[in-house]
Amino acid sequence: MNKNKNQLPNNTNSGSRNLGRLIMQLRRLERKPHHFGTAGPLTPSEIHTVEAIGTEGDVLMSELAMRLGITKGAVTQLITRLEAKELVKRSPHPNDSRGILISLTEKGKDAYIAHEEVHFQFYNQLRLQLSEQEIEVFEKCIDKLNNFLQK
Amino acid sequence: MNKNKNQLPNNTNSGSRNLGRLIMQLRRLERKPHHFGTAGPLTPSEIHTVEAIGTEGDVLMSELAMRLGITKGAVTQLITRLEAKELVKRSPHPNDSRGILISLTEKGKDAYIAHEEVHFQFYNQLRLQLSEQEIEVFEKCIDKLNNFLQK
DNA sequence: GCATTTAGTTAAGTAACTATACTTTTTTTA
DNA sequence: TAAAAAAAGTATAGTTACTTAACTAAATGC
Repeated sequence: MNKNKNQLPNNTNSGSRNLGRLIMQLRRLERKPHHFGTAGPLTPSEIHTVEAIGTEGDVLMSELAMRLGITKGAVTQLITRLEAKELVKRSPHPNDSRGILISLTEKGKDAYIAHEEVHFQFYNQLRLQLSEQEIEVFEKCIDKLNNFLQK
Repeated sequence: MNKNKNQLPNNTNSGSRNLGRLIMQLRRLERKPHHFGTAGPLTPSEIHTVEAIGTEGDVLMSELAMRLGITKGAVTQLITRLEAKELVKRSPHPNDSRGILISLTEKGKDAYIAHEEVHFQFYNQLRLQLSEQEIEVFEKCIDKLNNFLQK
């Protein structure tokens, strides 16, 4: 009845299982702090926040909350921590005195670039083991996956 | 100098960026509890633990810690919680009285199967949007990715 | 037969949140 | 235009999911 997976070849579910394994690996990685550039060790949340601000900067707290998919309260805590580490700075919004604009300091930009570099190197290593067409297909799949998870 | 990414075509880094987006989506998903089968709401850690035990069961606590990539202490806490929810049960190891074997109860197996079904349905939806060759390439990529992250 | 290793537990501490209540502005609307 | 509603950010207490370190008890290794 609801065991329709048994009507398909045996290996059909192995992809699903590997995807599960990937999720577990990411869970593990997303737990320990790492060094990026001249900044000390940054927790995953911290570096993701730096990434979400970006080198162009001037992002509202609420915009940041939306980008990171967390509450405003969580963003306040993160930014306070990152400000203490001198990776970001708060500045008043010129037109709306409720708003606060966040941007990266030089040290923050340095961490941002170092993090981008890690991503880039990682992806390059993957690229070495795959053909150009395969990479293309992979990126298409990642994109589809992203659209799915949007919901 | 270290901005070698600029020597490559513009879209070279978009894959890396999409992979980053995927990680953010997973972070978000891996935070809120969901229902699986007849069990009440289960946190991501809880259902991952159920998954790691599997329907065959009789897994040592330490083996579980290794599978989940967490410490023994964390496993003790998880299993205590899952035992209270009646999804797993502890039994003494027949030969080694230090060891404790964990297995799923009927309710636990039910949650396991419901979770597998979610994975399966999800993967099937992805399959609908891709050709068979594309799926094959995708799985190969996921596998490479897994091997990378192993370190 | 004692030292070491291995299995598991306990307790305290941390990171990363959420929920809720609050203040201060801005916007809406009646 | 005054009052109500909405929006931006903060503060605080609580939760989840861990880790670390110290512990007990049983097994293994000379």
